[in-house]
Amino acid sequence: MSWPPPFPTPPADEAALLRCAEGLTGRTLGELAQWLGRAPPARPERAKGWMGQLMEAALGAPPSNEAGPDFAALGVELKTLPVDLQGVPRASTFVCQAPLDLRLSASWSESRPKAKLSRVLWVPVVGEAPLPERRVGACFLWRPAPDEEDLLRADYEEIAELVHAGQANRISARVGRALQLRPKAADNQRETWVVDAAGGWMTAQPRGFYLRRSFTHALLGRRFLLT
DNA sequence: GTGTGATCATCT
DNA sequence: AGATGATCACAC
Repeated sequence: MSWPPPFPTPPADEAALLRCAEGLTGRTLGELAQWLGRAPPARPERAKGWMGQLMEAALGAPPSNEAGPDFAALGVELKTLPVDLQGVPRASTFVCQAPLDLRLSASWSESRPKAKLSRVLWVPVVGEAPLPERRVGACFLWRPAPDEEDLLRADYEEIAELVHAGQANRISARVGRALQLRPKAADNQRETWVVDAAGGWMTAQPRGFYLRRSFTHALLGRRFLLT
């Protein structure tokens, strides 16, 4: 594909989205930033979301801070995944906020993590160099395999059960083999409402669902296997 | 070196 | 305010 491509517009379907992403493979984030007219951050440690937002813009995702997939019409969620030169994920992957009150569904099938993870465009970003020098890796569309979904469901149900039992404050990131619950807030003084063990209300730190590195590592490996 | 818990910027 | 995008930093 020629460089630079036309300025990104929302993709019409999965195939168009995938073609668009494949056209970015091998490009540096610096090239993408220049193409899109965005300056690389002067202080990268203070710009944790820069890479993800750059990829959203590069693929024509409408800017939004609403729950639900990035490409709502397609039902596709975009996730950038920082990996080292061996292709090993460098960090866990944020999935979505976890409402700790009774809005958190008891069933996996109606849960927010399932809605987000049912269809994901994974975009590896390769390397540990300064941000502008890292390269877009080989992206791929993913849907959980049956055994992967079983794992996610089991973790979700375990967490949901604890939340509904009023144990939200006692859930640590150690719970869950693939999906875990971690703090998700501007600081640890933030509070949200949760149900307590007696069915009343108490406060707790806001949390979000995350995918463990071991899980994303495994799914990167499995895409090269026959099913 | 890893994983958990804490934190930062931006947008609506 | 509270969501989005994640990485930082310290304890282990």
